[in-house]
Amino acid sequence: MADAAGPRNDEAIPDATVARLPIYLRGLVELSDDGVGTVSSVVLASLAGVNAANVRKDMSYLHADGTRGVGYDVDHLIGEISLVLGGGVPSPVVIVGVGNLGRALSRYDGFVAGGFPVAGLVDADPAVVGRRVAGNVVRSVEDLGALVAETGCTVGIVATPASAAQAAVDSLVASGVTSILNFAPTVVTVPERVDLRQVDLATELQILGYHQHHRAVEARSGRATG
Amino acid sequence: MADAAGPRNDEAIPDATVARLPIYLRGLVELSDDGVGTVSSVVLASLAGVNAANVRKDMSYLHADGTRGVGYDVDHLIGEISLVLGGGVPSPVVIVGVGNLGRALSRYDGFVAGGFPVAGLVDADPAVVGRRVAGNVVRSVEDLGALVAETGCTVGIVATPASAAQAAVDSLVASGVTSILNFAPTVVTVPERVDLRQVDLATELQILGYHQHHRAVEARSGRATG
DNA sequence: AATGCCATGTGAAATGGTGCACAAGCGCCT
DNA sequence: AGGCGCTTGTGCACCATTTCACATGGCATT
Repeated sequence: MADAAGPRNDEAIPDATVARLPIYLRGLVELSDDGVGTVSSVVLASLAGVNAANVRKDMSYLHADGTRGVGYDVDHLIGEISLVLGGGVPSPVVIVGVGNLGRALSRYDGFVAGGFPVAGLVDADPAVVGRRVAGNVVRSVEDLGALVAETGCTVGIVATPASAAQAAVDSLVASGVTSILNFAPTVVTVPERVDLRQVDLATELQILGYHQHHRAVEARSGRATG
Repeated sequence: MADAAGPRNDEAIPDATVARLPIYLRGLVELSDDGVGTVSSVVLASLAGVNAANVRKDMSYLHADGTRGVGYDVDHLIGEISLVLGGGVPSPVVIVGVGNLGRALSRYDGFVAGGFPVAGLVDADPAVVGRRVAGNVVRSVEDLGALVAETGCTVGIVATPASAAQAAVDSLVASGVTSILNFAPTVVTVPERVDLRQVDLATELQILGYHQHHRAVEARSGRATG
């Protein structure tokens, strides 16, 4: 019953809204650092680069408690969004694959700031195992289960080559990790209970390439049509 | 009129479809390497992790020329998708910001393979300028305009700290770059004619964090409800 | 040449998300 | 105490996307 006094909106927050919450959070923290106490949906919208009505609708899924005529309390919103995005408790992550990308990710400040400290690194290459990277000793991928158990990691980052990605994912799943961020440029599959997100660097450029090419073709045909 | 004999579907390909084309392309290249000549929408769908009807609808925006009862010609599809995604011509890219992430990106094989060779690196830090990274000498951000003009880059990657991102974007735009991929964790604005995509590493983890937390809360309340 | 099998291509319904427009409500100022 | 201006919260319509279901049509086999 004491528990039931908590959030009522745990029911469901649309994916599109969840994807925007971290953006809001960044803007709000900045405002808070500047000593700003309240913010309107219009201002927050411009900070996040979205529509103001969209902000208000997003906030309606949280316990935003905005006051009409005034706006939202910045610190309160920070608290609510932080709570929704992981309960306010830091989640240590383990990175599989210590190549170029893995090393860069292990040193990426934003992870720590976002509540995701790097708790360990593993790699399949014996030449890399044992080396110190960004304050962590690289361990063998065979130790993954032990590492996850020791550190209580529930989030894994895959930064292996594409050919090793599915095996890395399988190892993470077997170790009990329930959220995986995959940077390898390949489609991987996970059990339904595991949450997977894909970040595909080359794909992003190719999408840009489409629009670029499309613009060029259109401009040319526009000229030719005259 | 001779021009009109070309693609008729230049009109518009939905964004959601464009975002899937690189995924299809990867799977198709793999099939081609394995000597597979034709592919059905069902197989391609499983390779890309999407619905088969979705594949067929996507293909209908291209000159897929699938044959009923057989499927699509793999090499033909590769050609069509490559054409749509940038005209088949490689687009050199320039990377702004040679920190951890910038270095990793400059060495990332996938860019070259995807038709986006790194043509140059720039940084604002004089201590970094002049150093050699991944076969490129880092140049000053002040040389950006010249570098873009020399190499004909039309795509820029921003890998600076958040505080320098907007300035980096502005410089790229001023240099004539028309497509920008921003890795800095901040919202940046560009003129309407410039295409911008945002890749936010920490945000991706935070989104995973929501689902993780949500699962935990649900499991707890599920138990409590009993 | 005819028939059966199989996969494409597509109309239409369902879904999810966005943005407008406006009613409701809070605080400040008089 | 009352009224005014400002901002939230939300019903509704629009748009994009996904998915189903099925008609269409080519290929192989007989």
